[in-house]
Amino acid sequence: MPTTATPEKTPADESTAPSATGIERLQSARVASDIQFLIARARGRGNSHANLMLAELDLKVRHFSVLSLVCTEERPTQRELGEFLDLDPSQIVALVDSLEERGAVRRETDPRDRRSKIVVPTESGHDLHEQAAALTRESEETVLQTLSPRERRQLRALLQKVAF
Amino acid sequence: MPTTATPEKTPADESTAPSATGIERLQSARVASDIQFLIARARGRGNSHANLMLAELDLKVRHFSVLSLVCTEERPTQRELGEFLDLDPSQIVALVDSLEERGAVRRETDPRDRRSKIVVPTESGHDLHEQAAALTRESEETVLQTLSPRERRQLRALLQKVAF
DNA sequence: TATTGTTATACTCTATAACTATA
DNA sequence: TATAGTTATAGAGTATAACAATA
Repeated sequence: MPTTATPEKTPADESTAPSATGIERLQSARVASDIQFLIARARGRGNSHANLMLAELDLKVRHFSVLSLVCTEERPTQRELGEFLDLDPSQIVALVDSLEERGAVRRETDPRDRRSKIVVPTESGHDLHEQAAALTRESEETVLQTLSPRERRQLRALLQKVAF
Repeated sequence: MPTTATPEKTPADESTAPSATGIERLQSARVASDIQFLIARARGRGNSHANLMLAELDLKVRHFSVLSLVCTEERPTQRELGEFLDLDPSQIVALVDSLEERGAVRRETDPRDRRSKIVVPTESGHDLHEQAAALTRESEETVLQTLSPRERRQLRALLQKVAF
């Protein structure tokens, strides 16, 4: 998907050619300054880039998210994973299934409430998480390369206020 | 991490109760400070909220985006729409089809390149866009209510750097 | 030959409801 | 009765390839 590599384009005659890249011209649209739109576009680009990076580990971002939550000391239940990730229970089942099949996590019945399943990482799950975390860090670095470290901290702080 | 409106919570007995809402506990996960993750979560929430608002007009955000680009003076072709929205040509076809069926836009063959179709709004298309724009503004207001006006401007500026 | 739009198709993601086992 | 997880299924979103008309 060579969306990038826009080679220098001869400006041509402005009066006859309405061209430009097209991208620049359309910045005047109302939607182009719509924060929701910008968020959607940023997530699309970031998500596909991260998925591309994680493909090396046969993971997708959504699996990584689950793995990352599981690799804390918090011992989350499936319900809690779903709540945090804004995914419904059936989606969590599928994600945990695939992580369990490859031996990265296992389900433990919560002794305090035998309906709940706590998802815990295996040793290789921890390893996998470390590798994946390195890749997503790298991906974030690429996607946010137009931002200074200070701007990234700002962005993170602002998004945290919006996301939760 | 004092994220947002986290109401004072009685810490309870740490040794027996691992509970809390679940959301707060899991903030310690690596993924919770991952900008990509925060963007994804913000877009999920915002997108569904905006879709809910736009349902009143029988529109979705993706249709609104197209309509908004078309309602500029730039007379974009389908290809340009796809480029700007990061959607592939076949998706644009479907979106323009549905907008055309309801009489909001029509296709004009570009006289300079008869392969291209310029998508232009009808009068009722302009009306629809105005109504939809008001709703998305309202939606943005709701979703970003935890941010001050200054923070919103910051967020917009940062996202514009990332999104394009 | 290459590109724009179109159609067809398949695959992923998302949403919903019904079922089970516990509470 | 209500809740956590599971299963099944359908719908929306996304990606790809082949084709017609035009360049």
